[in-house]
Amino acid sequence: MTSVSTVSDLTTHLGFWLRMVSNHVSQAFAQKLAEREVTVAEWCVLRTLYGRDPTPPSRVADEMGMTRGAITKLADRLIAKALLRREASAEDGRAQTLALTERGADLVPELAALADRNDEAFFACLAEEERRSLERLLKRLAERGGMRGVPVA
Amino acid sequence: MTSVSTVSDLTTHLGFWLRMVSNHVSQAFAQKLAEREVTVAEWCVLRTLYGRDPTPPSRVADEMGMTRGAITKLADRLIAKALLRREASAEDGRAQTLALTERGADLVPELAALADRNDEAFFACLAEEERRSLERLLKRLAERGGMRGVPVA
DNA sequence: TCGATATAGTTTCCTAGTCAACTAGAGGGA
DNA sequence: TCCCTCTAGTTGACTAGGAAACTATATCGA
Repeated sequence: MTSVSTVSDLTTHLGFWLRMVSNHVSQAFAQKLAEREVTVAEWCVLRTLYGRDPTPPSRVADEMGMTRGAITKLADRLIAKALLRREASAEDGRAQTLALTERGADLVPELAALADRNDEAFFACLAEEERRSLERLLKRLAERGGMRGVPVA
Repeated sequence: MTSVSTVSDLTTHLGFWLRMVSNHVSQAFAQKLAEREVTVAEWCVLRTLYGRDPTPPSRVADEMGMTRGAITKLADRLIAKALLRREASAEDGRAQTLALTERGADLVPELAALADRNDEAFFACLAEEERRSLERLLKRLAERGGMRGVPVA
């Protein structure tokens, strides 16, 4: 089939390898989080709110790059797990705020340690200089591509 | 809040930047595909079957790292779009095979060109040598991490 | 001050996956 | 030959998120 030659192989794309590695790193982390009954998105919310004053959900949505609807549901789940508190704003009758409960705040350092270990495990096969190089390249790509926010989705 | 200091910032993780860049590259590609009414997963199926003999769905599932159930539904959609054909195996009464229709085969080179352009656009800000370096590092991570298959999910 | 418009959050409907149950055919012993 | 078991694929229940409709409140201008 001669027409095949006009289609480049998937593996020639840097984006292919990027997604391959990124997905594996994230999935491994998701599995570790799952042992604590937490999803990656939930972890991002907890991490976002950690050490902060009560914060409107819309703000969390912006920072996480998710919709408000998604944050509503995420918050519902985290509240059901007693990791989060939702309170009506005193000034604005429309507004709500989200804040960690004590249990939520206690959990964050534990999960952060999981994140540290996960990252360490995957990138251990790179030398210190290679890691710096990879970080530099990725940051440049993020900057030039106008990427911002916590990448969850 | 002193306890904050025990939690490392998300951005210190290479995995964070990896996901950030990977998600943006994939999402930009997804938008381009959407103009042709094709999802990323559908593109992966089409690309997987391009230039191949009729292939059992279980094989496609393995290669794409998705479940059989997902492939059944993906195939249903692609058949509805007349891009794919499903036929019962002659030898094995349980088995099916998937193959591109002519229209499906015609579409693949076009979508592949989109993929080429998407990759080029994102990584244009890196010098040739930097791209090779990034590719080398990602491939090593993929190899050491025992990663295989087309990363869709 | 009251109506028009804008904003915060929630809810509903839709899509796209996984997992597990299920159906149907294949294959292998007693 | 007749089960028993294994395998291929499909289906249904469920999860998670996006888009847009919806509710309630705020704000602005005549």
